[in-house]
Amino acid sequence: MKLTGNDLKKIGYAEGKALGLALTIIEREYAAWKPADQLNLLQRVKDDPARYIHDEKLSPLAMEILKPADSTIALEPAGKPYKIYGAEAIEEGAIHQMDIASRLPITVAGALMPDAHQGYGLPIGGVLATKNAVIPYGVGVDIGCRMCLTVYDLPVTLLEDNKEALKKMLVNNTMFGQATFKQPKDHAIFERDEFSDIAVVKGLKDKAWRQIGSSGGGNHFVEFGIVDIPSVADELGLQPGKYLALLSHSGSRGLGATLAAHYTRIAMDVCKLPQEAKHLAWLDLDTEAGQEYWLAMNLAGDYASACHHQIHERMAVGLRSNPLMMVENHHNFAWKEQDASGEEVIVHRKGATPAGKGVLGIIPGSMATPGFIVRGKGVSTSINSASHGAGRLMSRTKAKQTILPGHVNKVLTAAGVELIGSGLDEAPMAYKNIHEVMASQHELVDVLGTFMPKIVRMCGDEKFKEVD
DNA sequence: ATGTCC
Repeated sequence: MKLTGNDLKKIGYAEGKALGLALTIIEREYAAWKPADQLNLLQRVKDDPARYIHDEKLSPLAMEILKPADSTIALEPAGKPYKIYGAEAIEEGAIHQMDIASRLPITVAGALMPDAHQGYGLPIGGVLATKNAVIPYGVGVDIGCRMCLTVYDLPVTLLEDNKEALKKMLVNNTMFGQATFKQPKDHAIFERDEFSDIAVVKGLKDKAWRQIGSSGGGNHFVEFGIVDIPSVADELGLQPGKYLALLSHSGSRGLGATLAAHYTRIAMDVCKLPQEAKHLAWLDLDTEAGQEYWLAMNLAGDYASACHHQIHERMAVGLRSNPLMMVENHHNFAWKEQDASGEEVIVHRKGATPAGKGVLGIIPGSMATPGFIVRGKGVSTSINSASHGAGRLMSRTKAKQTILPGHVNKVLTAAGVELIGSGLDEAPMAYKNIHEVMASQHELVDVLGTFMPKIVRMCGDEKFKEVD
């Protein structure tokens, strides 16, 4: 009777290198022993491998058993092909990150938008369709970061004639960064079950309450401007002409940021990937954690929407005008959609605008350049997506080091833009040319109208200070 | 993006 692999499996050896090594050593060194004694020896090594690490015969086996299990999920050698829009203006790092994402075993398809730049895991401007799995960092840190545009039935001459009143309205009714309202407005979202059913969400309810209606930092803004509709746009319900409008860009604040960090940590624990892909760790949607993230992500998205609506409501009170229409869209989110063959896929848009056929969206420019009201064309090679803005031309660090405040102020004056506050890293020259970005994606969206910023508020309560 | 290190 000779010892077999099955005998070893019965005493707890899993299929793998240790099992093979055990059989080899037994055959070579312990052939004279009775099978029962051989098995007994292997059992002892299995139970207490540390005792055998200096054993001249059993050391290799003991070392192998002691080695941490290598459960790393391998990337596919070749990625799924994906289309890059505006490749000539996209940094190398973003394309490298998309290459890695295209090689995940869960990846079905991908696309890179013309405003893409490097992020954590999936690049900003990256779109990734996966099979039954969600990547928290494929959604992004600011879950549900979105745009909201309200067009008012008011003349654009107010922007000049009532400029000071409009500025004051922005200052009094918007809060950025750490600042929050003394009296937050209640909202139906706080009745959602997720706030009681999911422990991590429950712990964030107070913070969400304090921050509702506020805007974030970085590239978030609330601004008055002019919507220009060149020809009749039935889906907007607007006649051609110019309208006073309010555009906001913000996300899910501390709620979304904390949820993103929480579920990314869980994903990285349960989904070990090679170093270069580790931030792309995913949650299987059939697992409890995956389903919980999905609920929490949707809550954060609805909370971001609620924040925008409160911003616009507060402004409407001051304007004493009812909105003619609103357009809004998430651009950091994941959706269950159908691919070209009708299969359900999870589409991650991390800094990308949904652009399914007929879907309306807003693609902002910079504080001194127009944004665009768009209607998706439903192009499958872009996974029904478009860019979410102009995209950064330089990093925040480089912008702060190289851009001169005096130069920014001249550009703003030339564009007729009044700035209440912002950081230098949000200066127009830190961004790519929005017109070139739009040209790179003309096959993805139709432009229905433009929005030119006129009175802008971002995080930071002072204009750019000029120093000698 | 962010209670910017529970």
